[in-house]
Amino acid sequence: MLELRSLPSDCATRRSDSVCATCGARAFSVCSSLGADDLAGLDAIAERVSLKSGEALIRQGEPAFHLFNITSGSVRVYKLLPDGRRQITGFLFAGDFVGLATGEDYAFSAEAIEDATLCRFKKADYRAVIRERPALETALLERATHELAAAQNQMLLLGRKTAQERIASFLLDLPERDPIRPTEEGHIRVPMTRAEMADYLGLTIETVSRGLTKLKTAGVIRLLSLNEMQVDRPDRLRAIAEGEA
Amino acid sequence: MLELRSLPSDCATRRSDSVCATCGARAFSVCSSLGADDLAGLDAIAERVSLKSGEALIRQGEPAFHLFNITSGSVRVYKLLPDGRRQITGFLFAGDFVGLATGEDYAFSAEAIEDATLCRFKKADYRAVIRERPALETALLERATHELAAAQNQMLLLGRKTAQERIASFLLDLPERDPIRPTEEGHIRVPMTRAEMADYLGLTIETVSRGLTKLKTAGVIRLLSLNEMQVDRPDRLRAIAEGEA
DNA sequence: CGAGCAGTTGATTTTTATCAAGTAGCGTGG
DNA sequence: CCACGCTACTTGATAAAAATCAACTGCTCG
Repeated sequence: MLELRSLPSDCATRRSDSVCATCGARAFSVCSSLGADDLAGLDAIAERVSLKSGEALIRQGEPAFHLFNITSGSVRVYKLLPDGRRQITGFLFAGDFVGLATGEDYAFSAEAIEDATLCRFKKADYRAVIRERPALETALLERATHELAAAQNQMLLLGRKTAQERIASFLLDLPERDPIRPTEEGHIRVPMTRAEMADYLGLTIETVSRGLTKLKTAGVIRLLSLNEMQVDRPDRLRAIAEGEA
Repeated sequence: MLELRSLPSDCATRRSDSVCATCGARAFSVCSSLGADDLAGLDAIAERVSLKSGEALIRQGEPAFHLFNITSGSVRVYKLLPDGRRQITGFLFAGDFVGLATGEDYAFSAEAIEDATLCRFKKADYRAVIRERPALETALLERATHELAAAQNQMLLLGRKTAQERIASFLLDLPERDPIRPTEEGHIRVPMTRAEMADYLGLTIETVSRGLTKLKTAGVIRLLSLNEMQVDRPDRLRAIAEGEA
């Protein structure tokens, strides 16, 4: 199943369900005039892939033959320095694309952080589909600019926010991105480890842990389990994220 | 003049000169099958704008009516936190586009850091041109993914590199981005202030200054003037940037 | 010639990383 | 079913890096 998750609110959400030719599940089209026919074009060339937690779909430095669409699970995208320092540049969820970047070789790695399923396309095939369905490219450009905006937010976070502000920002953004929404208001699913949070926020594990404890002590959040949190004071969390406290 | 600067080496560089209908200067098409006709389509709807150093072309929070193409000079793109902390997310030069991001309002600000000229398009006009010339969209998507890759590099820099590594990385990247190339090998034009470098690298002015002094003392660079540097040991600079020293 | 700004340099403080012990939860095997 | 050991996480003490505060330099422009 090819899935195109609807983007956040800033575009008029016009959803229309479509069925994936490869795996039969539903896919969503978004505001960007992308219909079932367009998605079907991609589905026709898609190969289905299953990954266990920890398995890689893209390895930095290898030739960039494929383009992926995540259909379930979560993926971490990261870059490494020669000495092993890691920066996770993003977490991806069902509906997200990976591997669009131009260039001969992948400039990053991507791995499942929990069991995941994907649709895989050969870039050459994808380009052929694009030629016949320009609406797809419009949708991809929209997604790319959206990601670019998210990247700018992350640069602000990494360059200018304190540890506490980074952690608060993360807890606010995470549920917005993750399409698996727990039923209760303020309930957050955290599919990544503290180490992954740290490598995403430019901090150490210890600092992340201390920051969460501090939020807990302040009564802003509760740690239900390692992978589940409850935000009791979203207002306070927002204030902390923006440096107003 | 509409200008489309050729992208770095990872795509086959197929340049073909074209003339801008608005201002008569040359524009370059790039690898992405974008020809003079396609550019002319955009040029037909372009308005020409001149900015003095420090003037804004985009203000965070204002309605996003326009799309810009820089034809000369340099521009800083930045985001602010409520208390005034600033993160410069990129420096743009002749040939770069600004304002592509979707959304009702601009999520960032952009200002000239030296006198600049731009082509300005109404987004609605731009979308009309796109419909007739899908090749343009392909080029823009290529650019967007390219910028996304650059953004990921910057996240690695901000999240995981030391001050010294950030400064070295900056000095290596800057001349690659700036289309105004000094004739001498290793000569760098630095059109931004130390404060701007600091806000781009997630550091303070003082740390940037100390870092440059350290590189100078180590014989890696020479400070010819405040806005000009000479790299004497590019190998050492590269090693420092990657954390191998 | 002097004011003002950008940059450099130095002393000190703050933040976060690092080093070092724990603790909790979970799966495995007895 | 429980003990064991592993891993992930938390907490505490100390160190390191960069920020902050402060003084000074040199340049540019009235």
